[in-house]
Amino acid sequence: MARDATPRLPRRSNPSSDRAGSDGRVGNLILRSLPRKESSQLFPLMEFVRLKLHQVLHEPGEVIRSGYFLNDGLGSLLTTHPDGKTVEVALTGREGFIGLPVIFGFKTSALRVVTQGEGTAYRVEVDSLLRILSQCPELETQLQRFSMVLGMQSTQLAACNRLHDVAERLARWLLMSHDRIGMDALPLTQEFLAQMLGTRRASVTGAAGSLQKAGSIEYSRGRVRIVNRGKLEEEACDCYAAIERQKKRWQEEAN
Amino acid sequence: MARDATPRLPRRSNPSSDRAGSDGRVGNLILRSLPRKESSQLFPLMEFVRLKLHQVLHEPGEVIRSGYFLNDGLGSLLTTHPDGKTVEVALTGREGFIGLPVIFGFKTSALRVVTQGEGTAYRVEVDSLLRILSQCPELETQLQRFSMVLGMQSTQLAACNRLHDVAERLARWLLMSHDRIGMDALPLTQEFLAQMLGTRRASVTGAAGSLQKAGSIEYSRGRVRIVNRGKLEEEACDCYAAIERQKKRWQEEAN
DNA sequence: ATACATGTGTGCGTCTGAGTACATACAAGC
DNA sequence: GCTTGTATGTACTCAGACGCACACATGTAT
Repeated sequence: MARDATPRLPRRSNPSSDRAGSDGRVGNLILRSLPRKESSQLFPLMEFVRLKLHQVLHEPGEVIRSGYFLNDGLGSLLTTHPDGKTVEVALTGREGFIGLPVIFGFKTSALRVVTQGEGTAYRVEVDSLLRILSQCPELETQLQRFSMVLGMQSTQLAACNRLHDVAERLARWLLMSHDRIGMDALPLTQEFLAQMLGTRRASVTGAAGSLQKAGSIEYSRGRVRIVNRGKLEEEACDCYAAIERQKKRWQEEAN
Repeated sequence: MARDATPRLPRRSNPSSDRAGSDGRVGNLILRSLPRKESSQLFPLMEFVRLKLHQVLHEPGEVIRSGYFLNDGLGSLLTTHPDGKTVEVALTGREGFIGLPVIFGFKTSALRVVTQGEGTAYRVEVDSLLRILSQCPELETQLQRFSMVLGMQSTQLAACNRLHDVAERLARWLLMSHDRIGMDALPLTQEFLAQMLGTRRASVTGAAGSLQKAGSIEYSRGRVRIVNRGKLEEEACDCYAAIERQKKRWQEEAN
């Protein structure tokens, strides 16, 4: 299969992208939508950070110290269980914010949040954010709406987990990731996917194998490459489309 | 088994409870928590309504015209699928509000909402609610926090649907209902439970049978009676406890 | 009393996926 | 080169649940 030559941490050598704080390069859609009046209050409080692969941002039951506006890369929200099992219940990229409970006055996270792929984010201390939030109505609105969208996503996934088999869910998951990560090659091991889908690694082998046989994806040793997105959409359950449909509808409805 | 004599719509003959708008009898916890300044604005806009069994309050994709503050009874939020399958993704009673998307500026519902058991609610037209919402900060806060709590619930159910078997989920569901409906006898058919749990009716027969054999419940022809709640808690998966735990924690954290 | 609708018990055959285990393939370091 | 750790392929048994179908029970209506 075609291998892409992306090394582990290649962009360390490109310092220019480290200084994205000066606006033009902001990837996060919430930040980009803010009026100058609000972003000029918010940006001085934030720090541009680089996120590593599988970095844990929040842990269930622990106090949330920082929120994150992702610019690129991807955050998975997982439930954790005593026996070590995990299930992904929501997924967000640059369209969202990580740390929603604090917006509503709660201090702890109910979920584990881990990054997938490398990425960058603007990190903000919760105290700082809350201090300016009441003076930033547009930011507040955006965050609240995003929380509703994310909630809708998780309800759809709740149903998906009940009704659909591993291959459908895997295809659905790849599509959701693909949308957010913006590249065809994703750094994914079967073990990681098993944790996302709440299933066995061996089941992922089977599902990924059949997707590859169908020509939707190619993969090898921790790299998945999407080669035929259209086909992948056919193989995914309708949950992917349902989420996108509702998101779009709400976007249009919100004045 | 012991039958309770509750007829279908018995309380029609008790007009006094129809006029619960004058405060003392308000069951909804959000309404009860409001300062007089806000409730005096809100109550004139609302209508006390009686909800029938399995009444559909919202339908996915349709515009939400009214919101509901339940006083008693129970609302199930379901995803619907083209083939008629449904899965419950969240459950609320008098602690909440039905119609959350409108709070965030969205107009349509993503989910079907159906009542379970009979109940009463304060119904409010969306337009009216939105008109006063900005002048009712406490109401706004309560609604937003509730939306977060409900979202957390649905994430836990997403995992539950993936990891736990029918009997555990049934026990969990009965506990959640029991908490909210406040009676030991619930009007539930196996067919209805199957739709809530997203499974076959026959699977419910099996699960309910084993719960009855264990002495946790008794049931017959559309009536389930919880006879040993402690035992039921043992048989449920940890998801029930996890939801309650997090809810309580957040309640304490919110100043 | 009879007929009917509704609710429940049960019995197939089939299949997905869980749990587990082990073998192979590849990559990086010595 | 060789070793080691990680990633993947595969095989096996078993339990749970699926789809389907039908019989029986119970309460209501005529």
